[in-house]
Amino acid sequence: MRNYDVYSENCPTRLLLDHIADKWASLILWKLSEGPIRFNELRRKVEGISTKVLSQALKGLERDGLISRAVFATVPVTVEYSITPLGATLADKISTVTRWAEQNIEAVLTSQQEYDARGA
Amino acid sequence: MRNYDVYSENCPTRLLLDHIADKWASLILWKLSEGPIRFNELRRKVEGISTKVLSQALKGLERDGLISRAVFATVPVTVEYSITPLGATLADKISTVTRWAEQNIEAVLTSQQEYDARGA
DNA sequence: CCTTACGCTTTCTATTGGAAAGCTAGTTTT
DNA sequence: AAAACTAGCTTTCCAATAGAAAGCGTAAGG
Repeated sequence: MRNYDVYSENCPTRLLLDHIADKWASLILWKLSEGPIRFNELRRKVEGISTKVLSQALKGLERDGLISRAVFATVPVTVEYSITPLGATLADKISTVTRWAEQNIEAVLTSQQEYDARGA
Repeated sequence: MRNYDVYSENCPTRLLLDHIADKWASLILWKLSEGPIRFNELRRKVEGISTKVLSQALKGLERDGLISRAVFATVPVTVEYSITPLGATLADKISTVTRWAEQNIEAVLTSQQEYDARGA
């Protein structure tokens, strides 16, 4: 392993960070770490995501080897997304960030109010 | 603390996640966790960031109470950014994600090559 | 004087994000 | 038997954003 550095502009880790340090990717990976899930099921759980964005995000995560896609010839067709072992190790780290958001939102909201009051 | 949930479209945690699950925010917070740093110094360390984007990102992080800004009346003026105690707790979680990227980039690159080969 | 430095802001354009509609195919509702 | 709904997307379109580039004000250094 050579000296990869996310602070270097042309390091491949920078592109990877751009994929994973992302709101939708975080939500998708965390949800998939609970178990396999179908496209529209996932779409309903991740409120507010459009089909286009979900589709693109899933493709990207699959390309990075973080999730896998399985097609079942049912009627209508069933497509199931699962997390890979590699993806699971990342979901673990990412979940601490999303949980941090839920745990510290009130402190952040207070800070925002103070900031806005100062600037007004 | 009420039931905050990042998967709910209108939950404030969703907006917060949008701020912190971000490439630039991650890099800035992690760098600031090493100690206070000036604007242009930070700009040089975080390769590839433009002044506009850096400026916007710093404002957002300050508003969220994750970093603080100190102005010194030198000539030319010195502006120093530091991480807050709240921000430090987040930087800790985020750093595990960026380090994950550096540690697993090779597995990801391999996966990408395989994916592209299958699709070609 | 012309360049450099600091810490931005402003302007501009190319890319992207997301809403909405379309699509194929089958199954339930009215 | 026609309408509407299901699944899993893709395509189209417009608005918002990302980022490159230039500007700005002040002052020190060559």
